[in-house]
Amino acid sequence: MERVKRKFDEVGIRPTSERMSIFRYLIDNRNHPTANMIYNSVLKKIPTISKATVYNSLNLFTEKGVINPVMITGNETRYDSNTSPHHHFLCEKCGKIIDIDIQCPYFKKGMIKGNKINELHGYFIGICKDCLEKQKDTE
Amino acid sequence: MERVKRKFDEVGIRPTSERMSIFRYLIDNRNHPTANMIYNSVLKKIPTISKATVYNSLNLFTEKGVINPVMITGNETRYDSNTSPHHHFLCEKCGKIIDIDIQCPYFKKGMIKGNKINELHGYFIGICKDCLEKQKDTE
DNA sequence: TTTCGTGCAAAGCATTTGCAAGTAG
DNA sequence: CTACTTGCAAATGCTTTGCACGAAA
Repeated sequence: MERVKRKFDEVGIRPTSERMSIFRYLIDNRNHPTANMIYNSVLKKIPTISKATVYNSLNLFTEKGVINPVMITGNETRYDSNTSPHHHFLCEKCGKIIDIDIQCPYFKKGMIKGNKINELHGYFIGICKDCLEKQKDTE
Repeated sequence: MERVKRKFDEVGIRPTSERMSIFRYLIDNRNHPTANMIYNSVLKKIPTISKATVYNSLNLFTEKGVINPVMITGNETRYDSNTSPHHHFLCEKCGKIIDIDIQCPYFKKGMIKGNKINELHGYFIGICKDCLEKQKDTE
């Protein structure tokens, strides 16, 4: 918690209990949760919290750069407290999103074909290790 | 138009005038239009067309693999009639999406860390060539 | 005749916003 | 006292769905 407070201080986020709980959840659950998943979990600790606050906080965290939104599935935004550059793998069977810590040499910050690159995103879609195992078992 | 009909035949899409117009627009406008942009344009040729039909058609085209949805901006889905593997560049100034025809060596179909890859997506966000030029002019 | 495609309006769903009340500095 | 934060409900905006009618096989 102290670490969270210090991080909030660094970037200028006032540490309310709602924001602390939301951020804690993001740190403890690195499975790229949705706003709704976060809401449902924090609700257990703060029964009065509203969805608006969850969204406000997530947007604030994103602006301040302490989390990153991940938009892969198309309908729901997922949130990632891992801010170091990495890619993602979405399992089309179980919906899980896995961090892929490779750095593609083409994906370097800089220029590409005359365009200035500020961000780079990469993700794979397929079947994850676990689902492949299960599939193998039933064969 | 014959080419469109033939493509529709190949994959089993019944060539209604609505579908033909929508698909034509996608072929002629390779700037990754939104459903709304397509709707507004086709409306000029077919004043009775409804948005539902546009969405139905786009979903059908996607299922049949003749177009690809592009979800980068987060709010609106954009559609791409270029089905060959490529990446995208989103200009955060003008909102334009540009095709980037590079092939990242890591992004090969196959396996990654035990996970089976079916699809790969990569995109850059930054400032496009044109906006950089304009910026330079005003300096 | 049976299936498919369309248009319309309504519904759905994730997210944002306006507002009033409460809280922190 | 002033600015920020919250919760609630309503609004927004994209997309989907239900339904009835018409067209195609």
